[in-house]
Amino acid sequence: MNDTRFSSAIHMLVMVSESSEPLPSERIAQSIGTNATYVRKLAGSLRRAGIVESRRGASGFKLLRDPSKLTLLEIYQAVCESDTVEVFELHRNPNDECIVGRHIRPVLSDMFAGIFEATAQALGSRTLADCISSLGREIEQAGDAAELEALGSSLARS
Amino acid sequence: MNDTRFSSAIHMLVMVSESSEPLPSERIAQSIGTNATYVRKLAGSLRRAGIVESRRGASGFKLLRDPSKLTLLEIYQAVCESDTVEVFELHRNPNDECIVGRHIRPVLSDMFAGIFEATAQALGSRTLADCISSLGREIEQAGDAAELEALGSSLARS
DNA sequence: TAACATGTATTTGAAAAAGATACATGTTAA
DNA sequence: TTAACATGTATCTTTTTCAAATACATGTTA
Repeated sequence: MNDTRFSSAIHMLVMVSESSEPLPSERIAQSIGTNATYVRKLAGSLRRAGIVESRRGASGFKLLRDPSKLTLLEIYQAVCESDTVEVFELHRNPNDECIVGRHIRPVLSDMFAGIFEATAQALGSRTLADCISSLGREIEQAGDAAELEALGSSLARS
Repeated sequence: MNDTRFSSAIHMLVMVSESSEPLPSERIAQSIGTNATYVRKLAGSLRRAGIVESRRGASGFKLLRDPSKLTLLEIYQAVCESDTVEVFELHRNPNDECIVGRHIRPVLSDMFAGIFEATAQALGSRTLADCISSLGREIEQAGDAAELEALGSSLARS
């Protein structure tokens, strides 16, 4: 995977976590800068991973996890629908007729796995709560804190 | 970037490093499973980074660096033509009219930078020589060592 | 000087990501 | 009860990215 679903998912979860009222997918989509279907598909991945709850007909998404215990690794794995972190890919058709081509796959695969592990650890050591508090600092610094009330955000009270 | 150029570049550099004779781009392309133009473009990135040398008309590519001192980070940066490591992307159009959309960018950007730093360190702690020796073990284990002579490889002598 | 190799621009094709549309299913509130 | 609204999901289209293919200028080598 290399798209912006991970980034969008964090954005979505920050909103869902901080809003006191249920946010419809259309509202979330506007903030992310995409369409509601995209958000609902993203929500589907997060729901299957047990991160959010939602139901047909009922508006909004509910965060099922404590933001301070929800790591970016879990969010990443959820949107990738995969337990592994793969941040770059092997080339597809190494040629078996060449001795290098025939044996390079496991070499790169192992090498990359070690690198991905480092990335995964970094993802695992950061939480949604970290993003939320960082956002709070950004907002405060910009002098936009007053506007938070409109979102009904707990950020405004911290 | 999220393509297979990095993976292909390592494959290419292993071949260039281990062959005793100059390998034309066509030969390298066959092993990687791609076309010669792709290899020459890759070579262009590596040349601009000072990793390989090549000249119009003259066949083959010369490795300018000691494989044991050439890190995967340098190779990665060379093929990306960038000094930074960016393994996932920010979504493009967060909406400034929403307070979250307006301030999420630096939040994610900083958060991701920290994660990329971990990836970069992992890349920096591995070298082309590591790939070569790992390949040697793979080949030995498969009982293909005899075939190495055909490549004129120093692997056969280690 | 013929054969061959790289450097590079440009075009074409294929695959992946995102956007758009449609609608079934379900909730909520008047 | 029912109209308005929301999500879940399938499908189609558009856009973007990556790779393949083509073409040819530049240069080497035998």
